[in-house]
Amino acid sequence: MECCTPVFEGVLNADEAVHTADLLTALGDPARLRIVSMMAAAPGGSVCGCELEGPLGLAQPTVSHHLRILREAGLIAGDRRGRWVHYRVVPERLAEITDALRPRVPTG
Amino acid sequence: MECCTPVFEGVLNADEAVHTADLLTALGDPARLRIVSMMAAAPGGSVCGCELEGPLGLAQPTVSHHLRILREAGLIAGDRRGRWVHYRVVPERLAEITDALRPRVPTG
DNA sequence: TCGATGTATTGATGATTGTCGATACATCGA
DNA sequence: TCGATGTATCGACAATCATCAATACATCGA
Repeated sequence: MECCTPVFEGVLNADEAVHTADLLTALGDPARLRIVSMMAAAPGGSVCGCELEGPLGLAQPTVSHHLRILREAGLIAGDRRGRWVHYRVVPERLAEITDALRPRVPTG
Repeated sequence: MECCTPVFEGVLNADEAVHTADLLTALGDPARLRIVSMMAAAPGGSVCGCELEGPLGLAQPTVSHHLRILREAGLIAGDRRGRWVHYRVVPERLAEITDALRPRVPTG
């Protein structure tokens, strides 16, 4: 006995799914969301790594770990200014997430 | 020696961050992304659970596991039609993610 | 009532993750 | 050159996760 509509392939193939899932996973952590939020809200759009440890309440290696994940996902970029590294959001990369989600929302 | 701008609190507090991270984590898996994609692309906007096992290449308990996570996150909803359960995307919940991300993107 | 079929749960397992202490690397001021 | 300070990496550990076989639950047709 058949159920309903015939089997179909999803519009999102396996590779696309892995790519988008990587971005979502990189951002899917409270600490990393707050980091990105801080950067977006910072005057000039960038924040010194040394400012994150305190507000987040995390140890320095942990912050560095999260920054690395965000950096490797391309969601943030950092440039060294002497002793410090200033990080900023990469808007195009963030938009990639919303772009991947928007078409999936049926307006109705 | 001071670094740069004074320490500031991120615009995203801990609770908000956890909430948004939960949504991103629920969606941050290739299988779950494809499931949502299939529902959004399905005629009528809903898909029978029995159709997912094949295209995804996953065992039935695994599919059920992913459906549960998406359901508990409020991203999908399912109603039983006799022997089968039809699932559909909850657009408002998906929009919650894009809404949480959009304001963080500085346009410039 | 009973077998068939779709769905959910349980239990187990290997892999991944978030966290931090210890430590190494990088850069500055003296 | 040397100590101080910001950053990155290493190693370890507990927690979580994705996966599936086995099994239980739910519903239909006969």
